[in-house]
Parts: sequence; structure tokens; C-alpha cells
Amino acid sequence: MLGKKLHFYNTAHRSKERFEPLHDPVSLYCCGPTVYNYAHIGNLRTYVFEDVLKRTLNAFGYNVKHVINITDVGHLTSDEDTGEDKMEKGAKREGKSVWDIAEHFTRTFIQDIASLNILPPDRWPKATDHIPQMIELVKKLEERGFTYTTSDGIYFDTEKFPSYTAFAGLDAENLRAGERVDMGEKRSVTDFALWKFSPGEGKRQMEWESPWGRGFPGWHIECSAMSLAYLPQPIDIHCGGADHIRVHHTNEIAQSEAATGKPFVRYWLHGEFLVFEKGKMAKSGDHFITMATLRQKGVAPLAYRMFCYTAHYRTPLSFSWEALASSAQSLANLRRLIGSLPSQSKASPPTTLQVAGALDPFYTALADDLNMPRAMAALWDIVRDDTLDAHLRRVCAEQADNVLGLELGRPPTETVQTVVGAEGEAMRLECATYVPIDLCNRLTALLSERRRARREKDYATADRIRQKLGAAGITVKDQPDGSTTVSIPAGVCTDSDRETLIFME
RNA sequence: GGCGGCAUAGCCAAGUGGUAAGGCAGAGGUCUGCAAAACCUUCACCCCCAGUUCAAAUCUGGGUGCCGCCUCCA
Repeated sequence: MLGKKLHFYNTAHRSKERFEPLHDPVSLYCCGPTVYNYAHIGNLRTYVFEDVLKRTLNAFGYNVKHVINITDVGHLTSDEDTGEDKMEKGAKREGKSVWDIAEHFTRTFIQDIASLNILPPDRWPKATDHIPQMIELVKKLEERGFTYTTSDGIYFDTEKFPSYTAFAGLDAENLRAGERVDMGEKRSVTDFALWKFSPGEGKRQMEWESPWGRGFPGWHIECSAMSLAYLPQPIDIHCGGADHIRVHHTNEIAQSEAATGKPFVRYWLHGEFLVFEKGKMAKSGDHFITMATLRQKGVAPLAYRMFCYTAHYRTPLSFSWEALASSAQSLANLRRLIGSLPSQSKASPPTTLQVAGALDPFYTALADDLNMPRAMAALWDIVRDDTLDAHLRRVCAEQADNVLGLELGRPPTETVQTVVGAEGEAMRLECATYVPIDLCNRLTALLSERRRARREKDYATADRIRQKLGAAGITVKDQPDGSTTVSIPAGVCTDSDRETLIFME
């Protein structure tokens, strides 16, 4: 793949472009979460896309310096002083301080990311640790004449930045015509706050001193300050959700370029939404699906990652439990298939050239703006291509997994426990969760009985036992080699009522 | 109101001018005591209408439906 060139769709130019970074390592900035609530799986889709991007860059020989910010500063929900911001609101809801809220949701976010095999960034800068940098940036903008002051804050004057509308293809006139935003004292609808003055004593838990008095930063400024603090400008790649194009990224560009006089970012990549029948999943809505929801339903995190690969990142992906289940099945099938290929070579191990050759369609799909549906199709083709050496196919799958992050070398289910049957015959227990030892023993006893029944050709008894287990979600499969595999889905073993049900003989 | 996107088999979807990838589910078969797995085979003319073209899911125009952004939401 080293000879191949990457192409990405650049939102800035609305076209696919050949990727030629300016820096080594490639600078990659991804807009992170505002930590006032759990991330839902729609949010997480974007981080999966960004992880694939980073892994692809690595696979194509690039070093990457990756930054994801944590926005732990609240911003007003409205431009009026009456509005509560999301952080403060979350704090009130949980009966904790805003700092506790930020801490808690930052930690769970990082755990969620890790469960999806998303590689951690090189830096996780927090907005609250960079207030001085933000103040510096605002000061610079003030010196250069891009700001004005109102009774509630310092604003960026978009009239002074002529190319403001270029990025999102805005029509300033019509924006004005469709006015819905409360202008307050803003001179133009597109103007935005850089620094907000404190609404008054005791109103907010997060406030800082500044040259303009006590207050807190505007929303967009933290991304500019932190990206400029850790990455050389112009930044090679800046990512985020599609919803950020219009306001957040447009404003980031304006304030960053106005302050430095240099281009801010070269390639802008945006991930589309995960959608539901009723539209997108919103954090502010009262029902949303999180990684915890998935775990409760017995869906492995990587099954969700697999599901993300069914659609291109720039296409909205329709969520349904049925579709997610099909991806979980697909992942198990793929792992089983790969597991059946020899991990050792009979003759000489495949050369890197052979592997690269076989994986060519896979990398071609990646190079074409991260076309994961096509990349997955290519992988299935490779793994099932019996004109290729079996071991080579396995090596290809393992190498592809460096980008996919699906742990394709693992057994189809989560963990494997081996128990020894009553007559000393080995039985494999494939479990999605930990199985208590007494349950193990009872299962073993039951399975041994079934073995005996089968041996004595008492199939009625054997089938009855299997049906009984099957009714509780436990599947019993006789393998060609004579062993028996038992699959226990997550949740089953922890449900004591079910246990009774299963083992009531 | 402005801007943008989408509509492909039961489900998730790729494909943007040459006659429809892949996955899941389904059907038939081989195998199996049965079941599972595995393997083989099979399963769409692409929302509607009108155009352009030798040729369109793919381009143009119109229609219908759905969605997103413009509201600190990835």
C-alpha cells in the first residue's frame, strides 16, 4: 500500500483530494465531547470514523500526532443571561459540582472509547486547563481589531473577516432574512462570543479572571486555543461531526486565521450521523443509546464498531437493533472463518509483497476516502479466496485488523473457558461473560449426561437437554471432532431465576 | 425562510454513464442420529414521470417522501 495515495473528501472544497500532509508527524485534531452527559452511540460513530482515519494513516506509513479535546467548560444554552449552560444543568441534575460532573463523564467517555478499540490520542487537553491560552487568543484578536464589546461579552466581528461565509457556503443575506437567533447586542447574526462576562455573583461555578473582568470563554475559542497549542499550523487534518461545519468550524476558522494571519487547517473531514426512524439521536433528548445500553443488551462493543463499517462515514447510517444484530453475527462469522485458517505456515511464511498484493483491494478501498463497506467486502473476498494460500489469508486478515480494530484473531465470542467433563472429555465453554464456578459445574454435569445419552443412542434425552438449554439462550453444538461447544450469551448466567429455570430437571 | 443530503433486495448498505459489491436474514443442496458449523447453489433491473445518450441506478428537468444544518447536538 506504500505506493498508494490517500484521497479524502475535504469539506472546505467539497471535493475529494489527494492527501499530502505538511507535517511529520501528521497533525490531526478531532473535536471532542462536551462532558455533561454520557456519549451516545451516535457520538461514538464519529470517533470510530476518526480512529479508522488515524489507523489508515498509520497503515500508509504516516506518523500521526493526534489531539482530542475535552470540553469541560459549560456555555450558555442561550445568549441571554437567564440560560443555564449544559455543564451547570448536568451538575444540578446529578446534585454534584460541575467539576465532578466533568470528571465523571470524561472518565466514562475515555472508557467507552477504549471499549471500542479506539486508540487514545497523544493528548487529551481539557478546556479548563487552557483558559490562559484562550485569553491570549482573544487579546490578539482584540489587538488586531476583530472584536467589539457588548454588555455581556467580547464578540468576534464577522464583518471584518470577509471570507467568513466561504467554508460553509453561507449566504449572509438569507441568513439575515431567516433570522431566528436572538441578536442581543450583536452587530451581525454570524458574530459570536469569544468571552462572556459573569452573569453575577454565585450564578456560575466556573468562572475566571480576565482582562475584561470575571467571566468564561465562548464555545469555539477552546478548540482554536488548544489545537494551536499542541499542533503546528496549518493543521493537516481537523475532524468532527457534520453538525459542526456550519457554526463551530466556521467560527474556529475565522478566529484562528484572524488571530494568526495564517491558514488554519488544510483538510477538513466530517462524519455523518447515526440516524433513527425519527431522525438523529440527540444528547439533549431523554432517550439515547449508550455503550452501557449495548452491554446490558449483550451486544459486544466491537459488534457496534463492525456495524459502523456497513456504511461510508459520509453517509447517514440507519440504526436498528436488527441491523446491529446482523453486524454482531457477521463479526462472529468472520472471526470463526479466520480462526479456521492455519496460524502457521506449512512452508515458508508469506512475504510482505505477497501480503500487500493480496490486500491490494482492501487498501485501495481505504485510500479512496475510507470506503469501509468496500474494504470489508474486499476482506471477505480475500479470506474466502481459496486460490490463495490459507495461511496467507490469515496473515492478511491480521494485517487488515490493524486498521479495522475488530480483534479478528479472537474466538467468535468474548471469552473461552475450558471445563473437563465427568469422563475426562474436554468441553469448550464459550462465554460472553464470566461464569460462576457452581454454574459451570451444573452445566458440566448436564452436558456429561447428554454425552452419555448420545453415546447410548438415547437421542430423545440428548435433544431434551439441548432444548432445555436452548430455551434459556444457551446453545449446544456438537463439533465434527467430537467435542461439544456451549455458547452462553451475556446476561444469562447472572440471572438467577433463569438458572433455576434451566436446571430444573 | 435559507442551505445541504438522502431514496438500491426482508434488514444494513457499496456502486455516480456500459447493463447491480459485501454483510445479515431466507431458499435449495452436501454433510450430520438430529441440530449447529462449514461448503456449494440461489435471491434486486435500483421512489415516480419526462428528457439527454448507441448505452443511466449513475446526467438533466419535474414530482413525491424522508432527513440534517442554520438553536453550544458527533
